[in-house]
Amino acid sequence: MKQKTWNHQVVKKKNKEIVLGAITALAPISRADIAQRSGLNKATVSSLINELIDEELIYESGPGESSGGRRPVILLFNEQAGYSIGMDIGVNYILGVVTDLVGNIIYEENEAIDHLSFQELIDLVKKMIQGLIDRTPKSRYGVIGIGIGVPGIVDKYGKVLLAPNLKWKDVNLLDLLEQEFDYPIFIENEANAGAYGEKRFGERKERDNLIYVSVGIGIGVGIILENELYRGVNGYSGESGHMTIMVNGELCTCGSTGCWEAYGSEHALLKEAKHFEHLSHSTLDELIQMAESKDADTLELFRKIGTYIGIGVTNLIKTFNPGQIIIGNRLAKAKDFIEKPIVDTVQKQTLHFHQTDMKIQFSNLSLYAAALGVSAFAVDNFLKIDESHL
Amino acid sequence: MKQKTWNHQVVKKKNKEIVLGAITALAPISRADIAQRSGLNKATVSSLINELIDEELIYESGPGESSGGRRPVILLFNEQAGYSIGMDIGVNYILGVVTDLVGNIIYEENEAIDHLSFQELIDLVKKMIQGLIDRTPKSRYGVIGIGIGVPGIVDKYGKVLLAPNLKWKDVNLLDLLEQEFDYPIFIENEANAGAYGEKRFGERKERDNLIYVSVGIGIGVGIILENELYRGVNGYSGESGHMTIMVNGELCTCGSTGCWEAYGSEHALLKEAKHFEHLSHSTLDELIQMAESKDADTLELFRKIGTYIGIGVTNLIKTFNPGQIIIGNRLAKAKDFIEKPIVDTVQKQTLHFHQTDMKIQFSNLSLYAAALGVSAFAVDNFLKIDESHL
DNA sequence: TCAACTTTGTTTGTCTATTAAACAAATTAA
DNA sequence: TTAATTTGTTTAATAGACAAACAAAGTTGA
Repeated sequence: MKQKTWNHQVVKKKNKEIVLGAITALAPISRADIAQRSGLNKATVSSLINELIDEELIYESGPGESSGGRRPVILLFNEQAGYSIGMDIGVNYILGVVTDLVGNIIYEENEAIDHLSFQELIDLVKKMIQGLIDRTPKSRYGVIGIGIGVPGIVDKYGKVLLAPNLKWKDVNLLDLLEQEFDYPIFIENEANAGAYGEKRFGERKERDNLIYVSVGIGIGVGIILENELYRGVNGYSGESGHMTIMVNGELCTCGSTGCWEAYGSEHALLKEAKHFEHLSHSTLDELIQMAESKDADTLELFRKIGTYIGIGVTNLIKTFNPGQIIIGNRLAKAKDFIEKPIVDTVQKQTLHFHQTDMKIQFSNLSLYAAALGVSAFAVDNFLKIDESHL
Repeated sequence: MKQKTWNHQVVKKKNKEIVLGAITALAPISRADIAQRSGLNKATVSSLINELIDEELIYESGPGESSGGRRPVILLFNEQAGYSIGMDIGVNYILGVVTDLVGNIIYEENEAIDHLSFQELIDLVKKMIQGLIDRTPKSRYGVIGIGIGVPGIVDKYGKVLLAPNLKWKDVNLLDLLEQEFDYPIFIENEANAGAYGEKRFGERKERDNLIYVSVGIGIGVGIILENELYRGVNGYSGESGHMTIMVNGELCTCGSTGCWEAYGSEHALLKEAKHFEHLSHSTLDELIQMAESKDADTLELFRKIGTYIGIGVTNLIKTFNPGQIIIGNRLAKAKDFIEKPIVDTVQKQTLHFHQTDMKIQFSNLSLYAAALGVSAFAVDNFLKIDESHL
C-alpha cells in the first residue's frame, strides 16, 4: 500500500508538468495555444506560466504573428536555466559532457584509459566530474544532476554488480560519488543510457516503445516502453545479448553457449576475422576501411555479422512489437555494411504485422548516445521535481 | 498532445480507486485503517466510502474487534455487485464462464468443437454468450462486461489479424460481437489473457512484472510489466514463440526456421514422439500417462522438451528480469516431468542476479487462466470507470 | 476610417474536494 | 468513575481548476 494519494498539490504539479512539457516540445508557443492543445483552462495555464517564468524555466520573447486578433506572447524554454553532466565510462575511454537543459553539449572531455587500476579509474572519474563542474556556466540552477553510464549490470541502488570489461564487481558507484559530490547522481547501464538518449534526441517517429541495441564488444539492450525506461524488478533487464540463438552453439564469455553476442558483436567479428590471414590482426576501424575498399572477405564478414544481429533483433521485435529499433555503439559505424543484412533478416523472419509502424535505424548520436542519455535523464528528473527548488 | 489534464474530478476518481483497491485487497478493513495505510485523510476516506456504499460496491458488516477504543466498522467488498463474462476460444473447445467481481466462477459452459465452419463457430460463440448472459444472476450492475480470449494475434481494435489454428484471418471479432451485445467487450490474445489471470488470481509474490508462457500446440507469451499488460505499439507483443533459438534449425509452422515453439511446444513433443514406435500415435494426455508409468523414452522426451522450454524461458528472463515466470496452458499438465529440466536449464544458463527475486511456477488456474483473465480484465475496467454508473 | 469581429491573456467569482481540527461515540484501562 | 484511546463525522479553511466577463490588441471589410 505505498500508493501515492492525490490532492491539490499533485494536480498542480502534474498540470505544471503538462504546461512545461508543451513548451519544451512545441516552443515557440503562446499561452492560448497551450490551453487549447492541453485542454487546460486559459486561466490555469496563465497562472502556471507565470510561476514557470518566476522560476526562470521559461521566458517571454515578444509578440508573435496575429491570427486575426490580438497578437500572442511567444514563450520559450530557458535552455540555460541549469546544466547537466553526463559521463560514459567505456572500456578504454571516459567521455564526459556538460549539456544545457535540451542536450546541447557545452563542454566535453574525452580521455583514453589504459590499464588503470580500480582506484586510479575511480580517481580519474572523480577528477573529471570536478573538471566538468568547474566548467559549467553560472546559471539559476547550476548543475542540476550528474548521470553516469556504465558497461555492466547496475542494480536499483546505483551499485555496479558486474562489469566484466572493466573488471568491476560489486562496486557501489553511487555511494562513492555521493560522498564526493552533493548533486543528484544517477548510475545507469550503458545500453539503458543509450536508449534514453535516443528517446530524447533521436529521430522523432514512434519513441514511446523503442529498443536500443548497443552493439560493441558485447551486446546490451536498452528498453523504453510506454515512454519509460524499463528496468525489470532489480534493474537487470536488457541482458538480451546473452539470449540463446543457437542451442549448444559457440562458447560465450558469460560461460553459457550460443549467446547472441557470441555471434553478432564486435568480439565475434574480430574472432571471425582471424580466420583470414590478411585480416587476422585488424581492429574494427581497420575492417571498416577494408570493407570500404571492397575487400570481398571483409564484406562477407560484415554480412554474416549483420545477419546474426538481425536474428537477435528479430527476436526482440517479436517479443516487444516496438515502434523503433535503434542500433548503436561501435558497430553502428559499420552501418553501410551491416544495415542491409539486418533489415533483410528481419523482413524475412517476421510477419508483416510486426513490420508495420516499425523502423530499424542506426544511432546518429554515435558515441554520445550514452553520455547524452544519462545527462538527459538527470534533466528530466530535475524538471519533474522542480517544485522542490522554489 | 493527447495528455490528460488533472482536476478535482480526476483526483476524486483516483482516490476512490485507492480506497476501493484497499478494500478489495485487504477486506475486512475499517475506514480508519484505510486512512492510515493510504495516507488519505480520515474525512476523505469516510466520504468516499459513503459514496461506494451508495453505489453498492461495498457494504458495512457490523463492528469489528476493538484495539483499545471504539470498535471499527468492518467494510467488505460487494463481490456480487455485478458479474463478468469470460470466454476462451480454444482450438478444439470453447470455455465460457460467468464470474463475480472477484473471479469466483458462478456458472460455466464448456463445449468441444470439431470442424466447424467460420460462421458456425461465430454463431456458437454468440449463442454461448447469450446463454451465459441468461444465466447471470440479477444484481445492481448486471453484466459489467464480456472478455474473449483468442489464440492469435489481436490488434488494438479487437480485430483478430491471424489465428492459424482457428484458420482465422482478419476477423473483426469486436465489431461482430458489438453488433449483437450491448456490453463493454474486450478481445485479447490468449496468452495476454492468461497473464492477466495469473496477475489477478495466481499466487501472490511479485506480480508487478510477470511473464506468462502459454505452452500449447504453439507457444505464446503474455507480458505484465509494472502491473500493466504490455501490448506493444500495435498489440502484437509476446510472439516470442517464434524467436529463433537455433539458427537454421527446424522448420516452424510460421515459415521461419529454428523458432522456440518448433522445439518446446506440444507440437514439437508429438512430432518427436513419432520417432518411437510405441508412442507414434499418442496424444499429450497419453504421453503423460506413459510418463507416469515411467516409460523411459517418454520421460526422456519430456526432459528434452522441458530443456527447450527452459532455453526460451532463459531468454525471456535475461530480457525482462521479471519477478515471476508462469508456465501455463496444456503442457502445464506435464509439470512433474518438465519442471526440473526447465529449472535446471534456467539455473545453468542465467547469472545468479537474474535468479534473485525470480520464481518459476506452473499455472494453478489450469485451463481457466485465459477465461478468468479476460473476465477479470472486464471487471477491472468496470471498477476503474464506475463513476459513469452513478 | 470606423464599426464589428477575433484572438489573447487577465481578473473575478464559483465550485469541488482535500485537510486539519474539533467533536461525538464507543470502548478499554486504571 | 474517570481518563485515555480509537473510530468515525462534522465543520471550517484552503487550494486550485474552471467559466464567464473583461480588457487589450489585433484584423477585416464596407
